[in-house]
Amino acid sequence: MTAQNSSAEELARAEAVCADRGLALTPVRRRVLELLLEANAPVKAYDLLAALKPGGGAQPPTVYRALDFLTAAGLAHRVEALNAYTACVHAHETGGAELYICESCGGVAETHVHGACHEAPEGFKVARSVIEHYGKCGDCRKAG
Amino acid sequence: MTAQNSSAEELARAEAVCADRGLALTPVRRRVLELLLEANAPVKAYDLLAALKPGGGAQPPTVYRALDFLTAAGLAHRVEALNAYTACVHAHETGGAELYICESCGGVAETHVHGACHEAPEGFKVARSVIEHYGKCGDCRKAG
DNA sequence: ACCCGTTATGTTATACTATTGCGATACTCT
DNA sequence: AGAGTATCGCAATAGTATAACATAACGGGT
Repeated sequence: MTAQNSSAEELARAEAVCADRGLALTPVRRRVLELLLEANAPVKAYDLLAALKPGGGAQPPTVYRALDFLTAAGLAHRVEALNAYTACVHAHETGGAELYICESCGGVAETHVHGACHEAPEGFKVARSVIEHYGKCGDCRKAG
Repeated sequence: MTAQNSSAEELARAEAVCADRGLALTPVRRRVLELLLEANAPVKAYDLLAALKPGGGAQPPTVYRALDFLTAAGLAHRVEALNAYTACVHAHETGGAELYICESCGGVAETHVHGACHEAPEGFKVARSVIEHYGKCGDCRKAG
């Protein structure tokens, strides 16, 4: 689904974004983001943990803290219905992503929310939205 | 937020819906639905479990199976971002709900998805959507 | 150089959420 | 009655996430 667009390039962009905003993209955080970028599907926290192990025994809090940082920085999203995480290629401010997740190949496409179309109940003020669509992407539908 | 609209009435409606469709609303399932209806906020599986205990020691699978049944029947929804469950007052077919969850009082309002406004990527066929909005409801905003 | 506040990490243990697998029971259909 | 299906009870375990506390690393003020 996604064309594995150069994760090195994305990583550099993330670095720049963090520098701009005075955020510290430390080695652990950077490594986690790298893993997310290399994957072409959402990754589970414990899979990240396992991938981190080889160079020093990481514990769960390590990876969850890195994920908290990345999601807060808008560099990653949590996929709520999968308990998984995916890199965000738009580096937008947190909150506005809408995800299309292919259940065949696992690929994720991201668009931005056009809030206009959601009719909130009278007086309700939306702070944050979780929008995830599950289905089958074009490629997988062609492939059968 | 929600006016605790007679859960007994809703329960009766659920019974009718199940009868119509040849689904068995067994005692366990009925009791779980009742608990969901009585709550005015999403309920966690283990809280349901605890509430079920008094009349016979229920185990996790019991409650998860009941929840699976109810969600499949469209009588309840899973709130993905909270790992919690809420009764569905519309008894519509599964899949089309859009939730507004107040982070102050926990209340949930439900609307239906107007699919038209979601711009899927080229060729992507959406099978199921998770749409949850978090914020503050009108009542809580007034109350401070 | 020293102290101190802040931020990030390491470490251990534990809490919370969910599923698997198997056996017992009950109901329906023939 | 016997076969088949659906539900439930039960025990064990898998998977996800956080709490709580200790340590390290950096930067600024004195």
